[in-house]
Amino acid sequence: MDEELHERVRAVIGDVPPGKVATYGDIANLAGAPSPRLVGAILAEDGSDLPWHRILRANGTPAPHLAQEQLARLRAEGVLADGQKVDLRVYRWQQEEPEGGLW
DNA sequence: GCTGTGACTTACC
DNA sequence: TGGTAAGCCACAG
Repeated sequence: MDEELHERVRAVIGDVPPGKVATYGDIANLAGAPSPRLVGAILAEDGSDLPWHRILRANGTPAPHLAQEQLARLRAEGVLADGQKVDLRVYRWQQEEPEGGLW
């Protein structure tokens, strides 16, 4: 069911802890979405009830139309963004990977 | 079944 | 280091 994937994406996004952020690609990967754009599409539909402000692009820059709001909300959660970019290497929420070794 | 669009990604300048 | 351009995958009409 597409709804399952839809719900899955919501779950992953909702699982992102405060003060942390994730990229569309990561959400798509974790949620099993076939494409990161689907994540954005889903957020555009039901993101109203989700911490969409924690979702950033691969380079740490949020969507242009939401950048202001996102940066403001992230800042309120303790995520200090450098102008328009957020330090993914610092705030990027990485789901526990099977590696367990390096990284 | 085909075309258009996109809250993306990666590569190049 | 930063901005711009093209590409790709999937969904909706």
